[in-house]
Amino acid sequence: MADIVKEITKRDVDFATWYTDVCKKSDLVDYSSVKGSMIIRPYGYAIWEKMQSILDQEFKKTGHQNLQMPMFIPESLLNVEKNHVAGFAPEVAWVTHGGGELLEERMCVRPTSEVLFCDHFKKIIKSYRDLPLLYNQWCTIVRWEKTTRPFLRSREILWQEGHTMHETKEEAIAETKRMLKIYEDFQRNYLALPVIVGKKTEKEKFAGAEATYTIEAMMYNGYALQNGTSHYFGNGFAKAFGIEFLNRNQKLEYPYQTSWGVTTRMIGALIMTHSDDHGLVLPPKIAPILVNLIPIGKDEKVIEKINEIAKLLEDKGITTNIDNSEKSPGFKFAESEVKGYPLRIELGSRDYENNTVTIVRRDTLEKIMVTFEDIMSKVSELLDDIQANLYNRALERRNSMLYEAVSLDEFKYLAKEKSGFIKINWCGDTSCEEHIKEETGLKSRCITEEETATGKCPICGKKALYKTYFGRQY
RNA sequence: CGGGAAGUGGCUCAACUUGGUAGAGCACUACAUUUGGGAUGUAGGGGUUGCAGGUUCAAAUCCUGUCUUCCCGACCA
Repeated sequence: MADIVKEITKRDVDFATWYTDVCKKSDLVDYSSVKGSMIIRPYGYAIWEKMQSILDQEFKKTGHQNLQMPMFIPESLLNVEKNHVAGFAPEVAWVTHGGGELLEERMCVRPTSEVLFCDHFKKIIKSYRDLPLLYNQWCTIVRWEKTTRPFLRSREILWQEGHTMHETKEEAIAETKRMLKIYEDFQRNYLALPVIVGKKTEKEKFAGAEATYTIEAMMYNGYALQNGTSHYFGNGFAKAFGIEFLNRNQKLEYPYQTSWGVTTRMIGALIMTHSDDHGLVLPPKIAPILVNLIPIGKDEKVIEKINEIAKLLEDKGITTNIDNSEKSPGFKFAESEVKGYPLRIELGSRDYENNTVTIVRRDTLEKIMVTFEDIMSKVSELLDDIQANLYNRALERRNSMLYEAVSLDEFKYLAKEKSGFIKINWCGDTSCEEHIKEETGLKSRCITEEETATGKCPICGKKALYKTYFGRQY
């Protein structure tokens, strides 16, 4: 007897293999012939499109416009801001030839587009009346990563990058935080991810930024995934690129800049947070298909009823799929679980005679008998319940993996024995942060602004200034 | 980039040690019978073994290089 389910490696046996199994078995992704350059298949892309449409609306509601920038950056342009180039140079891909001829100046494929935007901003910003300038683009970028993994770390990255310019520092900082909040709300409310939000340390911030804010998600195995960032640049790039505007006092001034982005990595976070040994589990608010309808047998009345239910659901905006294949019911049930459809509705002759269907929820695999009249209300109720349950389940697990250390010994013990995040009161010195990295392999995730530090830094004993999370990362 | 493992029809593997030019199960196609947790029968189609080079009368098999995947580490979104 064939048993495809067994082909998914058990999550608790080998988490890494389980993850790639789920990615491939649920038809989200496939490898291409280039390392780290993945094929996002229609089902995976549908999830991205859904993320894209929700976020794009949020960006537009907050006044941002989409545009498209070039994908090549001449070397001289990349070199303009020195902190930025130092951060990115080691991981860019270079184009050296065009049409068989060696190029006068080599060009990199954009690893991020700050310099392209700055080069353009220089031409179009003249006065305070041109500000704020609120742009966003949906595109791919290239970073030559050494280790790659579907969705979590690839060389070609599908993402969104917002770039904005402002009259004042305060306004730019407010923009940085506003966009971070949009990401946070999206990830909590739609992706059901109980994320931790905060500021990156000096050591971990984006190359060229004054401050980097981050959304950190915790995966099932306790690893951290940076799932979105928002940067405040001050006017460092503006100075380097000579972007100036005439302010309200008739004086030339450098504008203040931000950038922010999220990637298809969020799909990886969904999998590593919610999915299980049966396959993918998707929160209803992001699932491309909400209800999978499975007719059992070939009874025409059953088929007709299934079509009728699908129509009613679709009319209410609930997306459906009808599995009309010749497969056996058992196969269809398992397939439905691998694909992570939040609900499936089974209907056979026996149900039909009783005026009932069987609804099975993907998160708990619980089977529920429902009469025809109650289908619509029950489906809405269950979808809401699944959404809430996934968030609560993830939150509970995350909380069970949050630790606090007051001494270095305690930190080392926790780092060795437990998986998850470890919180400390930290003095803020990079040397203490590096000390922890060397001793335990854990890096700082973020400084939380929700709590104030107390006591002393467990490394150097100086007064602690920041509550900071550390963890292992993808 | 360092250490380890692996690449053979779509998938999981066999044949490799002891070179003689590829085989099974699943999947796929057709027909029939089936249908409440991964159906059954019959008949088919599909690979020259990741790629390149070398050794040899002869290479999936031996040698070299390279690419890709996975694991561990370093680096980084």
